[in-house]
Amino acid sequence: MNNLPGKTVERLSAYRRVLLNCLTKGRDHIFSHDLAKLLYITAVQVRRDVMLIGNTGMHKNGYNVKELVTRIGEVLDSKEGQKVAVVGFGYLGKAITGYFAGKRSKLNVLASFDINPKKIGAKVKGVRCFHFSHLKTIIRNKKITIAILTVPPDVAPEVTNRLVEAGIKGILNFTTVPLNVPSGVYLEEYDMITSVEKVAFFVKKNNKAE
Amino acid sequence: MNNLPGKTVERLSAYRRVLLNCLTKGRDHIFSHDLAKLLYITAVQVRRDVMLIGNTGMHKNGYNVKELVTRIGEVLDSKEGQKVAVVGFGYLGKAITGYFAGKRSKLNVLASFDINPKKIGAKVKGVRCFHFSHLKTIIRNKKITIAILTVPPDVAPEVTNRLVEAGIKGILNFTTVPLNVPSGVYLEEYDMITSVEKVAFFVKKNNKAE
DNA sequence: AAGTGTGAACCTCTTCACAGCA
DNA sequence: TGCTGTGAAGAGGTTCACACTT
Repeated sequence: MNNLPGKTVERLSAYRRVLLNCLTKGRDHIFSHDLAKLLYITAVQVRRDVMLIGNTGMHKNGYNVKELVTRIGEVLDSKEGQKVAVVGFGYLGKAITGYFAGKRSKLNVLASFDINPKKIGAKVKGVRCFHFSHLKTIIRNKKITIAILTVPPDVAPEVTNRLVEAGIKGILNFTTVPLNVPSGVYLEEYDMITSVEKVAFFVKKNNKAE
Repeated sequence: MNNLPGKTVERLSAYRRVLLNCLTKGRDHIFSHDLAKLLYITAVQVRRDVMLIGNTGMHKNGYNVKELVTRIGEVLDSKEGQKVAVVGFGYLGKAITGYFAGKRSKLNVLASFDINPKKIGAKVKGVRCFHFSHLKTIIRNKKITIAILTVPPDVAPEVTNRLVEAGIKGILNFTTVPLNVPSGVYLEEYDMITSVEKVAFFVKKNNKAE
């Protein structure tokens, strides 16, 4: 139950949110094709993913929603939860902080960091901004394992090194700079400019095919 | 030169930025393995991508940087450029607007939209925020083809329909809600919560393997 | 009859291994 | 010799087709 494909992990995260939404609506069972429809994917895909986490559906009613949510939680979450820091408190850092606050989940944003004196002490949804100089101490003291990087590109590599030194185990890089981390640290990169250029490319392509 | 793999398109976008950076440093040729190093990928990957766009390197000097940048531009960009709207002018919308402003590129953010009266008329880097009620007219008049969606989840599907009606040809969805669009409209989805949960999963996994 | 579970085929993307060129 | 270009193998991910269950 541990060696899941990355794409399955991504979908499990999405399934869970959709399923939680179903629960609040009082729905207690769901067919693979109905879950698929909510995500605009195929029913086989759903069944394959569910199979990989060892869950099993009932043949007349589909999957028990509560059971499936629990199982996804067992797979995705750590028992004790994990702590997250947002590094760089510009618009993007604030946006992400806002996304996570308030959701009772196993992931908690505990701190954000910036270098701009005007931002120190500021809060978004209860998450406070600290100065970079406290990065290492706070990350160690609060046992933060995950960092979300939204700093300006020129300082990204150096900040990354500091995060690794501080003991961070996973980095989500929103910077437009490719990063390199030692093995043992998980790195996930997302580049918005690339995404928009990708959309532009396929729009152009569709347009030509008209 | 048109039917490129999605992943290659993504990397081309990244290559271009790295190469432009090389140019400003006065570097006029680059080996595949040097470009690879800058992106933390393999040289074969670079050569394969370059091959797919029909460029060819010199055997003693590697690739001509200027030539390669031009070729990537021919592949990725439309001649006339494309116009972009940011829909939803919260922190995320502002962050993205800021990312694009100032870069002289073939992609121009021309407008942003929100429903909050306090935001109407506000600007980020010269991009003005308009009320949703003007969505269709402005998109049509300005010939905007790409929308970046950063609205709250509950209104995302409805806003999407309106964008499609207005003639948008590509949507980049930052909402946490899966969307569905008619064929002919290109949809790219990015879910931050999923990304963070994915990082958390692999951190947990690495930790267990210790 | 209408679902789930899954081997096998298929497609996409990456890497290997090496021919060919300056 | 040290690079590029590329067929072929491999890895990762999705879909087909169908056996199985109630």
